[in-house]
Order: sequence, then C-alpha cells, then structure tokens
Amino acid sequence: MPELPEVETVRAGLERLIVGRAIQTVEYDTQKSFPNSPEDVTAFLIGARIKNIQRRGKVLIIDLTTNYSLVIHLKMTGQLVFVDTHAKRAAEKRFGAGHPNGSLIGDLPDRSTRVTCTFKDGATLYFNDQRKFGWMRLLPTIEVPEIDFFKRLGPEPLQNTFTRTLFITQLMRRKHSRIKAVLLDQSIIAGIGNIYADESLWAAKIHPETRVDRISRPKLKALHESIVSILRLSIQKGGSTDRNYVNAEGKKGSYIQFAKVFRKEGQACERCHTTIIKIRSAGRGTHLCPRCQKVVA
DNA sequence: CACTTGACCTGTCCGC
DNA sequence: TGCGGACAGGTCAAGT
Repeated sequence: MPELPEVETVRAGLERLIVGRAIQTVEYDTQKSFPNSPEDVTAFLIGARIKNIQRRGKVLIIDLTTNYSLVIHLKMTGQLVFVDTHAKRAAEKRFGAGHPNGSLIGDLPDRSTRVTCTFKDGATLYFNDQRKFGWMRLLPTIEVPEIDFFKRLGPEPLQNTFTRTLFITQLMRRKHSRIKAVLLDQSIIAGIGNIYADESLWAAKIHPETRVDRISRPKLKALHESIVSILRLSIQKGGSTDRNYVNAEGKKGSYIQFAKVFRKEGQACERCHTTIIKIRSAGRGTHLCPRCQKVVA
C-alpha cells in the first residue's frame, strides 16, 4: 500500500528524525526479515551513523557512514516508525500515559515488529510488517544500483526529466497492453500503485482496460499531467492512509479523503453523478466512473 | 508476447 | 459465537 507518496513521506520524516544518529543495536525476529549474516550486521551496521535517506520508486535507501546502505521495501503493510524514548517519557510524565498524540499505533514493539534498531541516544526505529511481504537488506552503497530491482525500475515520475515525451515513449513499450496494467508496471514508471493508478485514470477520463495504442494524444497528455499533479498533492497531504500506512512518526496521511474513485464504489462520481463501480483489472480491484471513463474499442 | 494465477502472509469482514 | 472463505495488493515466478 505504500506507493510513491507514502514512501516519500516516510523518507522525509526519517531524514528529519534519524540522520546523524548512531546505531547501537539491531534485533530481528528471523533470518527472513534480515537476510544478512550476523557478521555483516556487526561490522557494517552496529556503530554506523545515518548519512542520508533516499527513495527510488517505492524503495527506501538508508545510507550509512560505513559505506553500506540499508535497502527497504515496505510492500503492502510495512511501516518504519521512529520513537524517541526520552521525548515519549517526558510527554507521559507531563500529560499522562495514553495521551492522544495522533499516532495510529500503540506501544512498540508489537506483534508485527520484525526489526528493532536502537540508537546510542536512546531513540528507536521499528520496522513493522503485519503481512511480512516487505524486505530489508544491507549492502555496500556502491552496489545498490546494481541489484535487479533497481536495474529494472523505470523513470521517477516527479523528476523534471519525466517529460510527456518520455512518458509516452515508456508507455509505448507496452502499447498492446491495458493502461491499468502498464501504470502498475514498475519498469515503465516507478512508484505508481493501485490507488494512484485509479485516481490518475479517473482524472484523465480513461477506462483502465483501454489499450495504450488506442488512447488519444490529448488523453495521454492529460494522464501525464494528472499522474504528476496527483502524486505531488498526495505528498503534500502526507500520503494516503487506507489501512496500515503510517509515516515515520506513526501518523496517518490524509490524501485518501481527496480520492475521487478509490474505494468509492457505490458513490456518485463528482463530475457526472454516475455511480462509481469496482471491477477487476490486471488482477486488482479497480475503481472507475463508467460514464466518464469509456472503453475505446 | 500478453495475460492470468499462485505464492508469499495475516487481519478483517461477511455469510452461514 | 464460531468458522470457512474471500479479500486486501507489491512483486516475482510460473503457467496458459
């Protein structure tokens, strides 16, 4: 569920919260959560300081002063939540325990915690992941771009190099496929998931099952513009919290309340008042307005 | 090549 | 109240 805007929100939060801190301990439940050897963890993670935090597509890259990096994919239910133990104790002392602070989650670690990382100053970073689809691995910073995941990844939609021309060139690599499937293909554009695919297609008035080569130029232009503006707006709103997603402080994003079709089946389309429907496309639940978004045969 | 299905998991919700 | 099953959706591998 974390897509580009959610991962970007986590990245910005972590940049503010953990850059410069030194790692003291790292605990993880199973080898699967953290596939590196204990020797590597001790040598390249323990004692390291956080240098900076990058994002590529839906993946976070935490660069360390040891010239190693933690590469993290949150997949659907992953969370990276920072807790400053000292600040939390001070707040509890002043306001009492359980004082409402906007956090979506309770005390950590909890059942979903897979990795706990403590810093020398007492703060903690938790990697929670209810469904355990996410992954995290430590590797030399210089090797990060060489892993299969990054080699396959398409262009970043929020970089200024993502022009309409590049967008159309990328789409045409799968011109016989349905547009929804193509938008979800990370090798075509990095970072779009189910929510933003549906929202962008509604904004551009394109049916999700339209073949790429049947979409008119004006609609392709509109789609390019809606992808960029919707991703930007969502980042501004701190991402979408549909179920699990929280930012680095454990708080929800508010973009979902701006969604026009996602999880709105049965409700009236804001443009034409036709009832929004939900179909299955590219194997995913897909939301659309059947009047605004006509299939081009 | 396009497309679907299954695997990886667990929490939630629905119908019986 | 319990229980089976469907569903949620990011990615990859395998099958049609």
